[in-house]
Amino acid sequence: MKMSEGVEWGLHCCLALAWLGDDTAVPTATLASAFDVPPHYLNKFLQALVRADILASSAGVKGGFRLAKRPEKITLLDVVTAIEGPEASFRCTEIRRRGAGVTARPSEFAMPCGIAIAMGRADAAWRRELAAQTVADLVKAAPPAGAERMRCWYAPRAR
Amino acid sequence: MKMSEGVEWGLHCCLALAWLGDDTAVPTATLASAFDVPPHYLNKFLQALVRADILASSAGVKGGFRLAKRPEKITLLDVVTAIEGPEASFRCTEIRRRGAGVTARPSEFAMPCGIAIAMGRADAAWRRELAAQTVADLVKAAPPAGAERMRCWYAPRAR
DNA sequence: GCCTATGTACTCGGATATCTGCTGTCCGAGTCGGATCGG
DNA sequence: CCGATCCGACTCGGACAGCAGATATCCGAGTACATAGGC
Repeated sequence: MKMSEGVEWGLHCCLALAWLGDDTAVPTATLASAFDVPPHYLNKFLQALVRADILASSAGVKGGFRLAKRPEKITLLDVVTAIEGPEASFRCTEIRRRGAGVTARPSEFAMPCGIAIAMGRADAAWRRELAAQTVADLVKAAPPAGAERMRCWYAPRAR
Repeated sequence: MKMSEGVEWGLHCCLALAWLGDDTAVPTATLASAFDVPPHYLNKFLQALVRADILASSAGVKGGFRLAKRPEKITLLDVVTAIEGPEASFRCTEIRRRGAGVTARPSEFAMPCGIAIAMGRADAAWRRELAAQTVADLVKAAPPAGAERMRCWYAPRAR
Protein backbone atom coordinates (compact mmCIF):
# COMPACT_ATOMS: atom_id res chain seq x y z
CA MET A 1 0.00 0.00 0.00
CA LYS A 2 1.92 2.96 -1.27
CA MET A 3 0.43 6.40 -1.77
CA SER A 4 1.22 8.11 -5.05
CA GLU A 5 4.05 10.60 -4.82
CA GLY A 6 1.67 12.99 -6.56
CA VAL A 7 0.12 13.63 -3.15
CA GLU A 8 3.39 14.97 -1.81
CA TRP A 9 3.88 17.06 -4.93
CA GLY A 10 0.35 18.40 -4.84
CA LEU A 11 0.59 19.41 -1.19
CA HIS A 12 3.90 21.18 -1.72
CA CYS A 13 2.46 22.99 -4.74
CA CYS A 14 -0.56 24.12 -2.72
CA LEU A 15 1.74 25.39 0.01
CA ALA A 16 3.89 27.23 -2.54
CA LEU A 17 0.84 28.82 -4.17
CA ALA A 18 -0.43 29.89 -0.75
CA TRP A 19 2.94 31.49 -0.07
CA LEU A 20 2.92 33.39 -3.35
CA GLY A 21 -0.55 34.82 -2.76
CA ASP A 22 -3.82 34.60 -4.52
CA ASP A 23 -3.26 36.83 -7.53
CA THR A 24 -0.23 35.23 -9.11
CA ALA A 25 -0.62 32.44 -11.65
CA VAL A 26 2.32 30.03 -11.66
CA PRO A 27 2.88 27.80 -14.70
CA THR A 28 3.67 24.13 -14.39
CA ALA A 29 7.26 24.57 -15.48
CA THR A 30 8.01 27.00 -12.65
CA LEU A 31 6.48 24.74 -10.01
CA ALA A 32 8.27 21.74 -11.44
CA SER A 33 11.63 23.49 -11.38
CA ALA A 34 11.02 24.64 -7.81
CA PHE A 35 10.83 21.00 -6.68
CA ASP A 36 12.95 19.43 -9.43
CA VAL A 37 10.27 17.05 -10.64
CA PRO A 38 9.26 16.11 -14.23
CA PRO A 39 7.09 19.01 -15.49
CA HIS A 40 4.79 16.98 -17.72
CA TYR A 41 4.14 14.49 -14.95
CA LEU A 42 3.46 17.18 -12.38
CA ASN A 43 0.96 18.67 -14.81
CA LYS A 44 -1.08 15.48 -14.53
CA PHE A 45 -1.62 15.99 -10.82
CA LEU A 46 -2.26 19.71 -11.11
CA GLN A 47 -5.04 18.88 -13.54
CA ALA A 48 -6.55 16.56 -10.96
CA LEU A 49 -6.47 19.37 -8.41
CA VAL A 50 -8.25 21.65 -10.89
CA ARG A 51 -10.97 19.05 -11.44
CA ALA A 52 -11.45 18.94 -7.66
CA ASP A 53 -11.82 22.71 -7.55
CA ILE A 54 -8.73 23.12 -5.41
CA LEU A 55 -6.70 24.95 -8.03
CA ALA A 56 -7.84 27.24 -10.84
CA SER A 57 -6.01 27.25 -14.14
CA SER A 58 -5.71 29.99 -16.72
CA ALA A 59 -4.33 29.58 -20.22
CA GLY A 60 -2.31 31.98 -22.27
CA VAL A 61 1.03 33.69 -21.96
CA LYS A 62 0.65 34.83 -18.35
CA GLY A 63 -1.39 31.81 -17.42
CA GLY A 64 -0.75 29.12 -14.86
CA PHE A 65 -2.26 27.77 -11.66
CA ARG A 66 -3.49 29.51 -8.53
CA LEU A 67 -5.50 28.44 -5.51
CA ALA A 68 -9.20 28.28 -6.27
CA LYS A 69 -10.19 29.01 -2.66
CA ARG A 70 -8.70 30.49 0.45
CA PRO A 71 -6.07 28.25 2.10
CA GLU A 72 -8.31 27.85 5.17
CA LYS A 73 -10.91 26.18 2.95
CA ILE A 74 -8.57 23.54 1.50
CA THR A 75 -8.15 20.51 3.74
CA LEU A 76 -5.47 17.90 3.35
CA LEU A 77 -8.24 15.39 2.75
CA ASP A 78 -9.38 17.40 -0.26
CA VAL A 79 -5.94 17.19 -1.82
CA VAL A 80 -5.44 13.51 -1.04
CA THR A 81 -8.88 12.60 -2.36
CA ALA A 82 -8.36 14.62 -5.53
CA ILE A 83 -5.19 12.70 -6.38
CA GLU A 84 -5.73 9.27 -4.85
CA GLY A 85 -9.42 9.01 -5.57
CA PRO A 86 -12.35 8.79 -3.17
CA GLU A 87 -12.21 5.05 -2.54
CA ALA A 88 -11.02 3.64 0.78
CA SER A 89 -7.72 1.76 0.81
CA PHE A 90 -9.39 -1.37 2.18
CA ARG A 91 -12.12 -2.76 -0.03
CA CYS A 92 -14.38 -5.53 1.23
CA THR A 93 -14.98 -8.10 -1.50
CA GLU A 94 -17.44 -10.08 0.64
CA ILE A 95 -15.45 -13.28 0.59
CA ARG A 96 -17.52 -14.39 3.58
CA ARG A 97 -20.32 -15.18 1.13
CA ARG A 98 -18.19 -17.38 -1.06
CA GLY A 99 -17.00 -20.93 -0.38
CA ALA A 100 -18.40 -21.95 2.97
CA GLY A 101 -20.64 -18.91 2.94
CA VAL A 102 -22.87 -20.07 0.10
CA THR A 103 -24.65 -22.43 2.46
CA ALA A 104 -25.59 -19.64 4.86
CA ARG A 105 -29.05 -18.20 5.19
CA PRO A 106 -29.29 -14.71 3.66
CA SER A 107 -30.34 -13.25 7.00
CA GLU A 108 -26.84 -13.93 8.31
CA PHE A 109 -25.52 -11.28 5.95
CA ALA A 110 -28.08 -8.69 6.93
CA MET A 111 -25.49 -6.83 8.92
CA PRO A 112 -22.34 -5.74 7.10
CA CYS A 113 -19.10 -7.66 7.38
CA GLY A 114 -17.50 -7.04 10.78
CA ILE A 115 -14.03 -6.91 9.27
CA ALA A 116 -15.11 -4.23 6.81
CA ILE A 117 -16.58 -2.24 9.69
CA ALA A 118 -13.38 -2.49 11.71
CA MET A 119 -11.22 -1.44 8.79
CA GLY A 120 -13.65 1.31 7.90
CA ARG A 121 -13.37 2.66 11.42
CA ALA A 122 -9.62 3.07 10.98
CA ASP A 123 -10.12 4.65 7.59
CA ALA A 124 -12.58 7.12 9.07
CA ALA A 125 -10.08 8.11 11.77
CA TRP A 126 -7.49 8.69 9.05
CA ARG A 127 -9.82 10.89 7.04
CA ARG A 128 -10.95 12.77 10.12
CA GLU A 129 -7.37 13.67 10.92
CA LEU A 130 -6.72 14.76 7.33
CA ALA A 131 -9.89 16.84 7.21
CA ALA A 132 -8.93 18.62 10.41
CA GLN A 133 -5.87 20.20 8.79
CA THR A 134 -5.85 22.82 6.08
CA VAL A 135 -3.29 24.37 3.78
CA ALA A 136 -3.45 27.44 6.00
CA ASP A 137 -2.19 25.30 8.88
CA LEU A 138 0.75 24.23 6.73
CA VAL A 139 1.55 27.88 6.07
CA LYS A 140 1.52 28.63 9.78
CA ALA A 141 3.67 25.62 10.65
CA ALA A 142 6.29 26.16 7.95
CA PRO A 143 9.29 28.41 8.58
CA PRO A 144 8.83 31.91 7.08
CA ALA A 145 12.10 31.60 5.18
CA GLY A 146 10.42 29.12 2.87
CA ALA A 147 7.89 31.67 1.67
CA GLU A 148 10.63 34.19 0.99
CA ARG A 149 12.65 31.68 -0.97
CA MET A 150 9.63 30.72 -3.04
CA ARG A 151 9.01 34.38 -3.93
CA CYS A 152 12.66 34.76 -4.96
CA TRP A 153 12.29 31.66 -7.10
CA TYR A 154 9.14 32.88 -8.75
CA ALA A 155 10.06 36.54 -9.34
CA PRO A 156 12.71 36.21 -12.08
CA ARG A 157 10.49 33.79 -13.97
CA ALA A 158 7.46 36.09 -14.03
CA ARG A 159 6.98 38.75 -16.66
CA MET B 1 -3.51 3.70 -2.97
CA LYS B 2 -5.00 0.26 -2.77
CA MET B 3 -4.43 -2.17 0.06
CA SER B 4 -3.56 -5.72 -0.93
CA GLU B 5 -6.51 -8.05 -0.86
CA GLY B 6 -4.27 -10.32 1.19
CA VAL B 7 -5.22 -8.20 4.21
CA GLU B 8 -8.87 -9.13 3.84
CA TRP B 9 -7.97 -12.77 3.32
CA GLY B 10 -5.62 -12.80 6.30
CA LEU B 11 -8.17 -11.25 8.62
CA HIS B 12 -10.90 -13.69 7.57
CA CYS B 13 -8.49 -16.59 8.06
CA CYS B 14 -7.60 -15.36 11.56
CA LEU B 15 -11.28 -15.09 12.38
CA ALA B 16 -11.94 -18.59 11.05
CA LEU B 17 -9.05 -20.05 13.04
CA ALA B 18 -10.30 -18.30 16.16
CA TRP B 19 -13.72 -19.83 15.56
CA LEU B 20 -12.30 -23.32 15.17
CA GLY B 21 -10.33 -23.13 18.40
CA ASP B 22 -6.69 -23.27 19.29
CA ASP B 23 -5.97 -26.97 18.90
CA THR B 24 -7.01 -27.60 15.32
CA ALA B 25 -4.52 -27.13 12.48
CA VAL B 26 -6.17 -26.10 9.21
CA PRO B 27 -4.29 -26.60 5.95
CA THR B 28 -4.13 -23.93 3.28
CA ALA B 29 -6.41 -25.84 0.93
CA THR B 30 -9.25 -25.93 3.45
CA LEU B 31 -9.02 -22.23 4.23
CA ALA B 32 -8.80 -21.42 0.52
CA SER B 33 -11.89 -23.48 -0.27
CA ALA B 34 -13.78 -21.85 2.60
CA PHE B 35 -13.35 -18.44 0.94
CA ASP B 36 -13.01 -19.61 -2.67
CA VAL B 37 -9.62 -18.00 -3.25
CA PRO B 38 -6.53 -19.39 -5.05
CA PRO B 39 -4.86 -21.77 -2.57
CA HIS B 40 -1.28 -21.16 -3.65
CA TYR B 41 -1.74 -17.43 -3.47
CA LEU B 42 -3.38 -17.55 -0.06
CA ASN B 43 -0.42 -19.61 1.14
CA LYS B 44 1.81 -16.64 0.39
CA PHE B 45 -0.01 -14.46 2.91
CA LEU B 46 -0.32 -17.18 5.53
CA GLN B 47 3.46 -17.48 5.40
CA ALA B 48 3.75 -13.77 6.07
CA LEU B 49 1.49 -14.16 9.11
CA VAL B 50 3.71 -16.98 10.37
CA ARG B 51 6.80 -14.79 10.01
CA ALA B 52 5.02 -12.14 12.09
CA ASP B 53 4.30 -14.71 14.80
CA ILE B 54 0.55 -14.37 14.33
CA LEU B 55 0.02 -17.89 13.02
CA ALA B 56 1.93 -21.07 13.76
CA SER B 57 2.43 -23.67 11.04
CA SER B 58 2.97 -27.40 11.35
CA ALA B 59 4.06 -29.71 8.54
CA GLY B 60 3.03 -33.26 7.86
CA VAL B 61 -0.18 -35.06 7.12
CA LYS B 62 -2.27 -33.48 9.87
CA GLY B 63 -0.43 -30.20 9.63
CA GLY B 64 -1.71 -26.75 8.81
CA PHE B 65 -2.06 -23.35 10.44
CA ARG B 66 -3.37 -22.29 13.83
CA LEU B 67 -3.25 -19.07 15.81
CA ALA B 68 0.10 -18.54 17.49
CA LYS B 69 -1.41 -16.50 20.34
CA ARG B 70 -4.74 -15.93 21.97
CA PRO B 71 -7.15 -13.87 19.82
CA GLU B 72 -7.10 -11.06 22.39
CA LYS B 73 -3.38 -10.65 21.74
CA ILE B 74 -3.67 -10.25 17.95
CA THR B 75 -4.51 -6.72 16.88
CA LEU B 76 -5.70 -5.74 13.44
CA LEU B 77 -2.58 -3.62 13.13
CA ASP B 78 -0.48 -6.75 13.59
CA VAL B 79 -2.19 -8.44 10.67
CA VAL B 80 -2.08 -5.39 8.41
CA THR B 81 1.58 -4.75 9.17
CA ALA B 82 2.49 -8.39 8.59
CA ILE B 83 1.01 -8.34 5.09
CA GLU B 84 1.41 -4.74 3.96
CA GLY B 85 4.77 -4.11 5.58
CA PRO B 86 5.69 -1.65 8.33
CA GLU B 87 6.14 1.42 6.12
CA ALA B 88 3.69 4.30 6.17
CA SER B 89 1.58 4.86 3.07
CA PHE B 90 2.85 8.42 2.70
CA ARG B 91 6.60 8.69 2.28
CA CYS B 92 8.29 12.07 2.40
CA THR B 93 10.98 12.32 -0.27
CA GLU B 94 12.12 15.76 0.93
CA ILE B 95 11.40 17.55 -2.31
CA ARG B 96 11.51 20.80 -0.31
CA ARG B 97 15.32 20.52 -0.42
CA ARG B 98 15.48 20.17 -4.18
CA GLY B 99 15.02 22.85 -6.84
CA ALA B 100 14.43 26.11 -5.02
CA GLY B 101 15.42 24.46 -1.76
CA VAL B 102 19.09 24.03 -2.64
CA THR B 103 19.67 27.72 -1.97
CA ALA B 104 18.32 27.47 1.58
CA ARG B 105 20.47 27.52 4.68
CA PRO B 106 20.69 24.07 6.30
CA SER B 107 19.21 25.42 9.53
CA GLU B 108 15.89 25.85 7.72
CA PHE B 109 15.59 22.07 7.50
CA ALA B 110 16.39 21.49 11.13
CA MET B 111 12.76 20.76 11.84
CA PRO B 112 11.12 18.00 9.81
CA CYS B 113 8.89 18.75 6.83
CA GLY B 114 5.51 20.08 8.01
CA ILE B 115 3.68 18.15 5.33
CA ALA B 116 5.28 14.90 6.45
CA ILE B 117 4.27 15.71 10.03
CA ALA B 118 0.67 16.36 9.04
CA MET B 119 0.43 13.18 7.00
CA GLY B 120 2.16 11.23 9.74
CA ARG B 121 -0.44 12.46 12.21
CA ALA B 122 -3.19 10.94 10.08
CA ASP B 123 -1.24 7.73 9.69
CA ALA B 124 -0.80 7.53 13.48
CA ALA B 125 -4.55 7.93 13.99
CA TRP B 126 -5.15 5.11 11.51
CA ARG B 127 -2.73 2.79 13.28
CA ARG B 128 -4.09 3.71 16.69
CA GLU B 129 -7.56 2.67 15.59
CA LEU B 130 -6.27 -0.59 14.13
CA ALA B 131 -4.24 -1.39 17.25
CA ALA B 132 -7.32 -0.84 19.43
CA GLN B 133 -9.13 -3.79 17.86
CA THR B 134 -8.24 -7.45 18.20
CA VAL B 135 -9.30 -10.67 16.54
CA ALA B 136 -11.23 -11.43 19.71
CA ASP B 137 -13.33 -8.33 19.06
CA LEU B 138 -14.11 -9.67 15.58
CA VAL B 139 -15.27 -12.91 17.13
CA LYS B 140 -17.59 -11.06 19.49
CA ALA B 141 -19.00 -8.87 16.73
CA ALA B 142 -19.60 -11.64 14.22
CA PRO B 143 -22.86 -13.62 14.24
CA PRO B 144 -22.51 -17.00 16.00
CA ALA B 145 -23.87 -18.78 12.96
CA GLY B 146 -20.62 -18.07 11.16
CA ALA B 147 -18.61 -20.07 13.67
CA GLU B 148 -20.98 -22.99 13.36
CA ARG B 149 -20.79 -22.93 9.59
CA MET B 150 -17.00 -22.85 9.69
CA ARG B 151 -16.94 -25.91 11.95
CA CYS B 152 -19.27 -27.73 9.57
CA TRP B 153 -16.96 -26.77 6.74
CA TYR B 154 -13.87 -27.98 8.52
CA ALA B 155 -15.17 -31.21 10.05
CA PRO B 156 -15.57 -33.38 6.93
CA ARG B 157 -12.12 -32.31 5.71
CA ALA B 158 -10.32 -33.29 8.92
CA ARG B 159 -9.09 -36.80 9.56
C1' DG C 1 -3.19 59.35 -31.76
C1' DC C 2 -6.55 55.59 -31.21
C1' DC C 3 -8.89 51.43 -32.39
C1' DT C 4 -9.09 47.02 -34.60
C1' DA C 5 -7.50 42.90 -36.69
C1' DT C 6 -3.94 39.62 -36.97
C1' DG C 7 -0.18 36.72 -35.73
C1' DT C 8 2.65 34.52 -32.44
C1' DA C 9 4.24 32.43 -28.45
C1' DC C 10 2.89 30.47 -24.50
C1' DT C 11 -0.36 27.94 -21.58
C1' DC C 12 -3.23 23.95 -20.19
C1' DG C 13 -5.42 19.42 -21.33
C1' DG C 14 -5.73 14.84 -22.66
C1' DA C 15 -3.83 10.77 -25.17
C1' DT C 16 0.18 7.67 -25.42
C1' DA C 17 4.59 4.38 -24.01
C1' DT C 18 7.37 2.25 -20.15
C1' DC C 19 8.13 0.04 -15.66
C1' DT C 20 7.65 -1.40 -10.98
C1' DG C 21 4.97 -4.09 -7.80
C1' DC C 22 0.84 -6.86 -6.93
C1' DT C 23 -1.38 -11.08 -8.59
C1' DG C 24 -1.28 -15.81 -9.66
C1' DT C 25 1.25 -20.27 -10.21
C1' DC C 26 4.48 -23.81 -9.60
C1' DC C 27 7.76 -27.30 -7.66
C1' DG C 28 11.04 -28.93 -3.92
C1' DA C 29 12.33 -29.89 1.21
C1' DG C 30 10.61 -31.59 5.37
C1' DT C 31 7.53 -34.18 8.38
C1' DC C 32 3.96 -36.89 10.42
C1' DG C 33 1.01 -41.02 10.15
C1' DG C 34 0.20 -45.46 9.00
C1' DA C 35 1.46 -49.92 7.25
C1' DT C 36 4.63 -53.69 7.40
C1' DC C 37 7.74 -56.88 9.13
C1' DG C 38 10.13 -59.19 12.75
C1' DG C 39 10.44 -60.84 17.48
C1' DC D 1 0.42 -59.62 20.50
C1' DC D 2 3.87 -55.71 20.67
C1' DG D 3 7.55 -52.87 18.97
C1' DA D 4 10.71 -50.88 15.62
C1' DT D 5 11.41 -49.70 10.94
C1' DC D 6 10.26 -48.21 6.52
C1' DC D 7 7.37 -46.08 3.14
C1' DG D 8 4.17 -43.00 1.37
C1' DA D 9 1.44 -39.03 1.07
C1' DC D 10 0.61 -34.73 2.63
C1' DT D 11 2.17 -30.29 4.41
C1' DC D 12 4.61 -25.85 4.29
C1' DG D 13 8.16 -22.80 2.16
C1' DG D 14 10.35 -20.24 -1.25
C1' DA D 15 11.23 -19.38 -6.31
C1' DC D 16 9.17 -18.24 -10.98
C1' DA D 17 5.69 -15.85 -14.93
C1' DG D 18 1.69 -12.43 -16.06
C1' DC D 19 -0.76 -8.32 -15.63
C1' DA D 20 -2.63 -3.87 -13.81
C1' DG D 21 -1.79 0.57 -12.22
C1' DA D 22 1.57 4.09 -11.35
C1' DT D 23 5.28 6.60 -13.68
C1' DA D 24 7.02 9.31 -17.33
C1' DT D 25 6.48 11.59 -21.85
C1' DC D 26 4.56 13.70 -25.75
C1' DC D 27 1.69 16.58 -28.91
C1' DG D 28 -2.66 19.23 -29.97
C1' DA D 29 -6.42 22.88 -28.75
C1' DG D 30 -7.09 27.26 -26.84
C1' DT D 31 -5.96 31.85 -25.12
C1' DA D 32 -3.90 36.27 -23.93
C1' DC D 33 -0.59 39.43 -25.27
C1' DA D 34 2.00 42.17 -28.49
C1' DT D 35 2.27 44.11 -32.86
C1' DA D 36 1.07 46.09 -37.23
C1' DG D 37 -2.09 48.35 -40.01
C1' DG D 38 -5.97 51.38 -40.98
C1' DC D 39 -8.95 55.31 -39.74
